[in-house]
Amino acid sequence: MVTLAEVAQHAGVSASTVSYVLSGKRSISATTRQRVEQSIRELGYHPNAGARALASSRSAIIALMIPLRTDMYVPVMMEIAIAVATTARLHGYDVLLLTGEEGPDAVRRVTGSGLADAMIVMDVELDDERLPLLRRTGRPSVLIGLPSDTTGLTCVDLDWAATGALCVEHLAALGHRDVAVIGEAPAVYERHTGFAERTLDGLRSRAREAGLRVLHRPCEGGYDAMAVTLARILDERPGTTGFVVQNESAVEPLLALLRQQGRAVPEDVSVVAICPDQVATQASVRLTSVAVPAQDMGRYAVEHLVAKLDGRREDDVVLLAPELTVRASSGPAPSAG
Amino acid sequence: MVTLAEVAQHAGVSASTVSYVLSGKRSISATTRQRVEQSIRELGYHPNAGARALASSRSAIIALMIPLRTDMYVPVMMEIAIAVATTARLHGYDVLLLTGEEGPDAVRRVTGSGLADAMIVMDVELDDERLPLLRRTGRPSVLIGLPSDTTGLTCVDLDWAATGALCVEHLAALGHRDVAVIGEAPAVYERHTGFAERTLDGLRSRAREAGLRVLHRPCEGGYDAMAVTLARILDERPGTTGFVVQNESAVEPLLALLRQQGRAVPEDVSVVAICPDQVATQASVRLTSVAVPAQDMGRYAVEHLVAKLDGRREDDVVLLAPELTVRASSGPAPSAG
DNA sequence: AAAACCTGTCGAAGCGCTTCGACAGCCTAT
DNA sequence: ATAGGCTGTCGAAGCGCTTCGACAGGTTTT
Repeated sequence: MVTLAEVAQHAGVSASTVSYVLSGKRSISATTRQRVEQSIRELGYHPNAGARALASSRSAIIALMIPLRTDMYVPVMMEIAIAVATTARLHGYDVLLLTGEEGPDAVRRVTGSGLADAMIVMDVELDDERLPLLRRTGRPSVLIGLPSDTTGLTCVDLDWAATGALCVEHLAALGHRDVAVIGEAPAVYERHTGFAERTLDGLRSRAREAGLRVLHRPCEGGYDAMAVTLARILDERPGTTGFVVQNESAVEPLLALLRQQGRAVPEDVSVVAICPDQVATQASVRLTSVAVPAQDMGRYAVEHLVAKLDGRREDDVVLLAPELTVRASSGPAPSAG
Repeated sequence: MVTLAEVAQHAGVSASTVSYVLSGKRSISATTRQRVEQSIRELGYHPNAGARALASSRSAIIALMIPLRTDMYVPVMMEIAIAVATTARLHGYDVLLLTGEEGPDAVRRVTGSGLADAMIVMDVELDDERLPLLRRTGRPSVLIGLPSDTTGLTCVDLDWAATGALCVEHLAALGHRDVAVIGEAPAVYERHTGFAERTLDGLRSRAREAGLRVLHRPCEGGYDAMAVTLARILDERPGTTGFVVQNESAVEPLLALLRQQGRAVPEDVSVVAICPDQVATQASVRLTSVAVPAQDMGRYAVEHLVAKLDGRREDDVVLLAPELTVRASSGPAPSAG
């Protein structure tokens, strides 16, 4: 391995000069800079990460905690992870992948050891056990998700309550009176994942205002689970004409089942999905949907973190406004003409 | 931050003794060990990662390069990534997430800087430009995927050729004579991704032996793309009764289209999918499928890497044997009774 | 013309850890 | 009893980098 000292010798300057060329923290004459850069190239020099971290006490690494579970929408997670990795590189950071499995210990380990300069946490529960640690770790962090108490924290998330409200509004405007919500898997609610509960709240309170009836049913993904869930819903509320689907893996099964029962979309029933645009446009019916802005969230999280590391920014909570795109799966309620 | 020296002082021993307690590289008396461990706990000590890496020239980090593109099966990628992260932690390693975007530069950067001790590379092309670098980097690496020339490399992959063959065999045994293959997106073939081409080869050569006719069509995911593809296939080979689907996001659309055309599965046509079991069991018809053993591959990659870092293992190429599970989507060809 | 200030470079200290050789004390073999 | 071996501990060197203070030489200010 080539070291700084070797580069310095090769270029006929001192080690500190090479360091300053690399970091740009002191002015260097153009000729010296060029000579050093030339040597770096010729020798194929790469600064040693460990030495850097030790000397500067910054590792240029951002830790990303992703959920281990696969009961939630995987492509969204992946999209966030990739956006985080890409954006981080743009700012000179690498990304360390942590699974939620280790829980609070991972936070302690990573911040305690100086392995990472900062941390992005996904799959946040309303009263997450990692929060107290994050508050006092001294290292910047961003949550993708919104816990109950956000004091001393930075959060980004889609405004799920507004998302739920938006879905209801759309259906209400089309004249639907009875709406069913196909939710995430029961486990997601049991562990009080923020987004699932907030969506429901937003949905219900707007429904109350608009005078709609809402029936919420959690649903595991897949055809069979959806079949059971749908049967129960139609049994309890035969007049249901509007569906809001939050669990992506229930979308296609639902469409198949409705078709099979001779209920036409959007003539007889309307379906609004909460999912990435890619899913909405690739489904067997082009879905009216509210998009989950996974990329935006990942990018924002990194940019906030980098700004905070540079002292350019403070804690805050950002909720992205949802946007509903009307496609072919929603239309006027049958009785409404 | 608490340092080794502070722990040593607190425990009344020298710094090196604390280090040896931590690493276990020299024998330490039980009483001393306990005293040191006590101090570590009381002070909440975490070894500094940078200092460790510098002194030992090992970072305890494994780099994982995942594809940036989303034209390939995302859940499989995610499953591998999670298996890698989980297994790595079991062995005391952390995982650095790299996107394929940076290409060979990422390999140079990460190995040159000593950021990672070893590397796992996914989405390998037959003649991947990262291979020469990996061969001479001096750091262990494992490819998940199989390039054309494996000399000096370690690879794990599903035996895709055998997978293709297995699908054909199954359909042949059921009496099907005309088989269509719904492949991955065209881009996947254009960049000569190993698995896609090998599957096709295996499929075709077994088909030749068994006297089947095979029609291969790449297919972007989604309903519309599938509709176009299916129409073309049935136009060209109206007698097609067997389908092999490699692109997971074409599975459900295909089933929907067949249903819509009044072709019953498995009475009129049989469908064999190459996909994770979860997808196969959650589809609207329980799919006969060959599973992609994502977890096994991730786990194996890490274990091989760790063994190689410990000098316990050499380069080799491991192909996992495919297993076909018969479910409800395949049956005797119609003409065969 | 002296004082004050830049600019560009260097030397040295030190970041927190691992690891090597040394050695004190004790045990075993002769 | 003495040489040789273990065991458990210590001190010091050094990993490759960043960063601080110093300073030489040139430029500007008064």
